[in-house]
Amino acid sequence: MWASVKPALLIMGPTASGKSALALALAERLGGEIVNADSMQVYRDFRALTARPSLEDEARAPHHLFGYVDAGESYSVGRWLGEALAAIAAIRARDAVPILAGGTGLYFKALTQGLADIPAADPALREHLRQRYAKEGAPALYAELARRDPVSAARLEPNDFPRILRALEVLEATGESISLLQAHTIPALARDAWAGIALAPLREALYAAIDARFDVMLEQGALGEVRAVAARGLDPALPAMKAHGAPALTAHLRGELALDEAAAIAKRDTRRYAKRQFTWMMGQMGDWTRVEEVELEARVRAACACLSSA
RNA sequence: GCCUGGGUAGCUCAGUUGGUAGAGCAGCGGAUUGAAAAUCCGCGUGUCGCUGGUUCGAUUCCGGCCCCAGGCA
Repeated sequence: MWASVKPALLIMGPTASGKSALALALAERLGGEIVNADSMQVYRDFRALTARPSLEDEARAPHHLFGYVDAGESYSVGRWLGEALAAIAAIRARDAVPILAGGTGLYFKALTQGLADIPAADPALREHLRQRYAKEGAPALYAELARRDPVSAARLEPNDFPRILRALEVLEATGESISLLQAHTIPALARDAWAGIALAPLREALYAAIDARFDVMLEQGALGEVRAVAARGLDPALPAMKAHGAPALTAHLRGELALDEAAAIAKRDTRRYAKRQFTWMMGQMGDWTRVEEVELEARVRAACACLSSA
């Protein structure tokens, strides 16, 4: 009945939708191991702030790619893909079920659709372009891209700095158009090697859960985590510094915001993010199984059904 | 009880010398190929408190009622 390898189970859902709890329940029941697919839970420094699984949860089943990167590092989808594939291979070698859970749609897309084989960013070049952006603004860099790589520029907006930056740095590093290179991608996991479920709770309930969860994060020490990281004086442009709540809580620690004001901003940012995650699931995950049930047992059943029909 | 001010979008408010209304915030829709919890593009979502009257036409003017805030008793 199984193919030669067990299919991996992929669990996507908006933030605070209960992915971790479902992954844990399934890992215990199926003999699975959990692989993180969240761009912020990779960072060591923010356990409470990013709702990473607790030590107790981590003791209940093997967890991979959680909390192992320093906030001073710039993580990337490319690095994640390589490490996730290695983790999946190792889990399969142990005859266990890989369970990938997270909210980062791009990571799942890299896994199931592929990621262009392009060199990683050169830090010096990236820093140079970032400084030009600060000085000249995104449209100036866009104009340069339009001149040197009009095909790629046509697909971007003049204000979309991160993508313009990437297109320019790929042009510098390889001498080729990023859109040309991106045309040649193959899925990292074959279609029959995974089953995907997308958690889609009602939005109103999810927003309430997001608001309530941030208060819990504060109780669990999120402010202390932010204080410790702020004390290091890291570059605010680093990815980890963008964790929801980090900028507002940092402003609060500087005396610029009351705590409840900072919390309101953090909750708002998180709600907006959840909305974008819904959009991603709708637009990018057409062949995933949508699960609207909220109750854990119903989700477990849905996931098992999905896995066995893969 | 009387006086004054106010009831317009989810919130705070602007406005219409009578032709069914617009800002900020919130929100909604979309995109997404190495920073993706990033970034970008797009969209006013409305019984103008209720009810009569005047008028071709009332959210706007007039009357009555209801509610809120302050003041006087």
